[in-house]
Amino acid sequence: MQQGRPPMEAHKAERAFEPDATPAQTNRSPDGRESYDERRNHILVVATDLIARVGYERASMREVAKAAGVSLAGLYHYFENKEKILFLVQFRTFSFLISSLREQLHGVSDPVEQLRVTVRTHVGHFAANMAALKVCSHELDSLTGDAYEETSRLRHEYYNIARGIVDRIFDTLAPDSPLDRHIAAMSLFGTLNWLYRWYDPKLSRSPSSVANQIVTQFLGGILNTDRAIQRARPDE
Amino acid sequence: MQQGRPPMEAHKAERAFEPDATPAQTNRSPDGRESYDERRNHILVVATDLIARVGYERASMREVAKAAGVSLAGLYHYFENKEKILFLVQFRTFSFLISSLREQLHGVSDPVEQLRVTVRTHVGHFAANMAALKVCSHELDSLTGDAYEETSRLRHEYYNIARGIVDRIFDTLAPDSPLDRHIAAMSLFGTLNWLYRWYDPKLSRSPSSVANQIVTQFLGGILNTDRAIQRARPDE
DNA sequence: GATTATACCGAACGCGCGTTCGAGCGATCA
DNA sequence: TGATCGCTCGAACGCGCGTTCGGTATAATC
Repeated sequence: MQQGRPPMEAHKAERAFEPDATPAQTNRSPDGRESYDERRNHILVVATDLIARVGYERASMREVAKAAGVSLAGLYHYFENKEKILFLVQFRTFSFLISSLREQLHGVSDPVEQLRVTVRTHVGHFAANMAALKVCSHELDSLTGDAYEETSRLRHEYYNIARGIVDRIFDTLAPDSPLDRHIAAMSLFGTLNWLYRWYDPKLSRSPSSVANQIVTQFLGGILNTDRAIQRARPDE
Repeated sequence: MQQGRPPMEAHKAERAFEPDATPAQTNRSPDGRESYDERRNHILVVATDLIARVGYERASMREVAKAAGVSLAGLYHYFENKEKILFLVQFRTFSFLISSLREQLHGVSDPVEQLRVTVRTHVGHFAANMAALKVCSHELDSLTGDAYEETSRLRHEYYNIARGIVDRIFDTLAPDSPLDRHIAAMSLFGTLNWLYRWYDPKLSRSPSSVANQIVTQFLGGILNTDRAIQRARPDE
């Protein structure tokens, strides 16, 4: 069996928090056995669920191993340590989110349409990967050192995309708005990152209808300050 | 020294998750020494800061004791266990938030003004107690059993106040709005509960201006769907 | 067939955790 | 003066944690 990645070379440097050179290529063996990548991804899925359910600190390696059907020591054949698991969950989720957002955004020039695409992508991705998105929203500070810097970089990249769209909406539709654009963008982010606390697409409305309402509220909120402002701050 | 509360009776039942009968009456002794309540509150403040900084699981009793200037064992003279500390932080914060909100709301009949008061109170309380509100936003699931039920009850009470105001705004200003009111309320909650991730009143704008913008955006978002909806969902 | 690398595991190590024990001390009260 | 009580602490207990060690079985390589 040749397709595995040598795990022992990991000691050679602290470049360990870079992503995989060959990420999850899912090369199944001729027989029915799982490949290294498949097994690794399976463990990652199980770990994501557990971390989402009980939190990173309470999710022990023993429980991850049990849930994944591997021995405790066997877990370390796939991940050099616990933090690496959390890092990979966040790294892959953010990376996928950013790249699919860029893909969806390609060719869309209307800023409002760009916002629609962005919120739709986020909510849709949340509905399809609730555990992973919860972990990304809730365990932001659980990483340390290089792993933290790396995911922090990705979060800012994600923020900058959204912030750029918000800026363009302001520029084209409400260039003289008195609203602080950073606050506006963070309000939107708050709404999106708080989804995991209440929204279950299996119990409630469809992702696209939730996304639509969020976009509608956001646009109304920044486009019609005149009418709202009279009611919102009569004194100041 | 007579004013302390007997700590040994705590064993008698599991009513331990009820609040104090005489909460923090700050009765200082004739001399300059701290009273039981003062010392207890001081520890609570220190613990709140630590939990806000490193999270509940990572905040060890040893570190709380060190930061508070008490021995590890001495800590247990004031709190029967670690969970009780987290419970008290959340219980007191939510209780204070709810009661001061009710107080501020008293005599205010205009729903829009009620919303203004609510958001102002929340943002103002956040700015004055950032650590406590961060703990309340971030450590919601760290409690278990009765302590969890109790704080969960308070959160719902808080939600219901806000939800009632949102409903009244819809009823009086946009009774035929197609927007889902639960989604609208949770969007607002998301914005407010996400504050701790980005807003620092020492570095950025004043609490009242942030509150004003949040209210403005929210009102515009639900009142002006007509204009926004054309841009937000051209197809559906 | 011998060698090497991979996949995997039982068992343990060492540490930090929440919690408890038992004692000391000063003030109060009989 | 002696007993009681509130407050404080050093020291320890037991447990669960992340991680590692030393090994075995299987498959690929020469």
